[in-house]
Amino acid sequence: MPRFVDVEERRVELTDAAARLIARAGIGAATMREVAAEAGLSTGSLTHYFADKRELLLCTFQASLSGRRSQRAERAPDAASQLRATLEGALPVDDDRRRHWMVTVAFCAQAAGDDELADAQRDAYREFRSHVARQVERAGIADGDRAVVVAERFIAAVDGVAIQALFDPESWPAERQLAALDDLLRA
Amino acid sequence: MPRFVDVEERRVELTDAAARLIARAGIGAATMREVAAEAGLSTGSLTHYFADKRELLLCTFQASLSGRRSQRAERAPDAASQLRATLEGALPVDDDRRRHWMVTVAFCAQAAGDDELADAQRDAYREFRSHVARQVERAGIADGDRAVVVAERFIAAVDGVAIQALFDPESWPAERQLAALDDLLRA
Amino acid sequence: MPRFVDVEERRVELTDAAARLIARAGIGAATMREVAAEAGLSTGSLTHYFADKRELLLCTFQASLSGRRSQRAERAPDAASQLRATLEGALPVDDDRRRHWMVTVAFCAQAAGDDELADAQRDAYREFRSHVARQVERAGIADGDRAVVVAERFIAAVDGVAIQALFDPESWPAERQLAALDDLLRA
Amino acid sequence: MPRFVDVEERRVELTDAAARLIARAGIGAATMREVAAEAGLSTGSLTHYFADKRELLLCTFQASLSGRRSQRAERAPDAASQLRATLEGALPVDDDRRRHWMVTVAFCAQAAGDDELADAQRDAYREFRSHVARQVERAGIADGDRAVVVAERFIAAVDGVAIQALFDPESWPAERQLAALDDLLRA
DNA sequence: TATGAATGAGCATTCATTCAT
DNA sequence: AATGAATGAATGCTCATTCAT
Repeated sequence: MPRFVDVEERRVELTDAAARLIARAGIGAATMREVAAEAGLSTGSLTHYFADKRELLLCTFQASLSGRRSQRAERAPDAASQLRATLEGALPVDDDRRRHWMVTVAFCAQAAGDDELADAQRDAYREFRSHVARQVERAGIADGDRAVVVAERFIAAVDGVAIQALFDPESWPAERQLAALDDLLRA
Repeated sequence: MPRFVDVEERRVELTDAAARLIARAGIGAATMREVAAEAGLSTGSLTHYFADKRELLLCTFQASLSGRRSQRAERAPDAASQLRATLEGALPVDDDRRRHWMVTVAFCAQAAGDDELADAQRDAYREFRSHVARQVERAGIADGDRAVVVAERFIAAVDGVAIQALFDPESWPAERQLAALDDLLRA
Repeated sequence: MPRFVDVEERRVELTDAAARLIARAGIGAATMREVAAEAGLSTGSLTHYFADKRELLLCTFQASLSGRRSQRAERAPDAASQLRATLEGALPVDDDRRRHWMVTVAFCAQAAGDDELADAQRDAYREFRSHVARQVERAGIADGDRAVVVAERFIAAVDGVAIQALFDPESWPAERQLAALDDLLRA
Repeated sequence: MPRFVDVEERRVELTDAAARLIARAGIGAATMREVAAEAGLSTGSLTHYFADKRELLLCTFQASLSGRRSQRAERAPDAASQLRATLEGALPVDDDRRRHWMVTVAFCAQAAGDDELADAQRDAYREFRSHVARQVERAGIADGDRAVVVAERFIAAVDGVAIQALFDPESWPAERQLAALDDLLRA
């Protein structure tokens, strides 16, 4: 009877540790040793849960996405509010979303020259786009292909603000980001 | 018998080589050895021109920015066209601009946890924002602080499209990117 | 409620697994994990049967020797035939003997710089030599010390052929090896 | 003007270091670090001269072969003496030949499950066989295909003695090995 | 200025081994 | 007896950097 370990939980602990490290000190600092130490485990244990560093990075990105996704699930009173909440989820207005963005940037940098990672990145974007498009439809803003185009425009605007906010937080306190989002939705 | 070498020209050759490598195979492939080889030089030579790898990366980013900046200089008949040309310069519609974006993404990933790089990134953004704001004013779209806000919105929209185009080029051929830009300016 | 397990049988299963692995993929592939997996057990189980890897290797070698020895036991009509059968046992003419040779070679490589293993190797040779010498005497070929010298010569010739056959099986099909053995015994 | 280094000489120094280590402490002790230390260099330097460990091992084996080969070149008064000298070269009668044999055994163990190494091993054997066959012809012992068969028998006998001598040096002092060789040639 | 040999710290990864269950 | 999670040392290898020429 082996020691009881919740494998999935452990994997989450580890990808969390990796995400924290990436957000705090950059992808260069996210070595296997450092991630293991951050999670309070040994190097060797890491490889019980992830075959290699690439897999760890990919899972860290996908875990970060799942986090973002589960946040969307919060109920909002109406379709318009749900759309707003979804887009707000893409703005680095708190440490959690900020962390997600740092992971995404690190992942994008790694995805250059690595087709599998690039595909993961692209698919995540497309999934998010469908999700936003559906909410655009429900909010009665646009339908069918038009909804997708509107979703793209919304996401582009939000992502653009996010990137500026990420590297110039002084110019972009949370309230300014949210104001920009409201402006966007009003137009 | 000192051989004549144009130091500045050599630095450009080297940062170009680094940019090509980053765009082609990711920042992980941009080792000192590989950059030197790509430029047709020896490893040791690199250190005559750049104190260390961080400096090379910083200079590569700044050289990439300069390239983008010099492209803006192209005359355009009127202020509105100049604005359009400037924003178009931020879209990955050809290999050159695509390369610039890959360098920027790589740089952002490295800037996490490195204050000096983060500052460089932020300053570059601010400089670009002032530039666009000036053109917004000249085009008679808005004035003063309003012009800066409009510039931010334009840049955000364009950057957002750029990021999507970077990792999903199938969905974003050059003409679609330019159409999105035209939509943006029309509104 | 102690589960019934035939310890000796399990050890044989494990050394068999190790031998198969060594023959198939080299000693480098014969890690504890791989041996356990090949035997259909877990890593931890291995240590119930062998204190450490060295012991596993030593036992694998000795089990391989026992196998060779038990084959000698096959009855042969007369002393000369018995001698022939014994020497034939040292030729890699089938998968089984081939496997034994691979294990022996791996063991020899490991025995360099490990006195205990080297002693085991030497003792195995001496034991084989006495055995052959006894059959040389019984076959009336030579007596006493002369029988030992003849045995040595026979073994040397057979081992030399075996090594060539091991790495150049095209040049040494089974029948050629047996023909060489017959030539040897005729002389 | 780079520092002057004789690359070939350095490679020989390194393969010599590897051979010494393998003979002294077994292939397990011949790690990159240990080989570099034995040669008085750093780990990193080793990879200037050998792409990886496999290449180092292959070159060590081939350098060991070349050593054996160059020893054959010693002139001997007549064809029979030359043959004897060649076969004597395959007996571990001194530290040098002993070292060559240890390298060969280590290499054989590694060649299991590595086709390229196995081919190198086979080719080395075939080359040696042709060489001996030529001397058998010159010594007037046999001709054509018969010479090859005789060569094989000679090599097998010598190799067999060598293996016994390697792991039971007490039973096989140099003079006994040479006596066995003389017996072989007399017959 | 240019070279490339040399360095050694640091990396991801593998492995034998231990141990709680 | 059996498991497999956990360990951490060790391995092969890469890399930025230094330096003699």
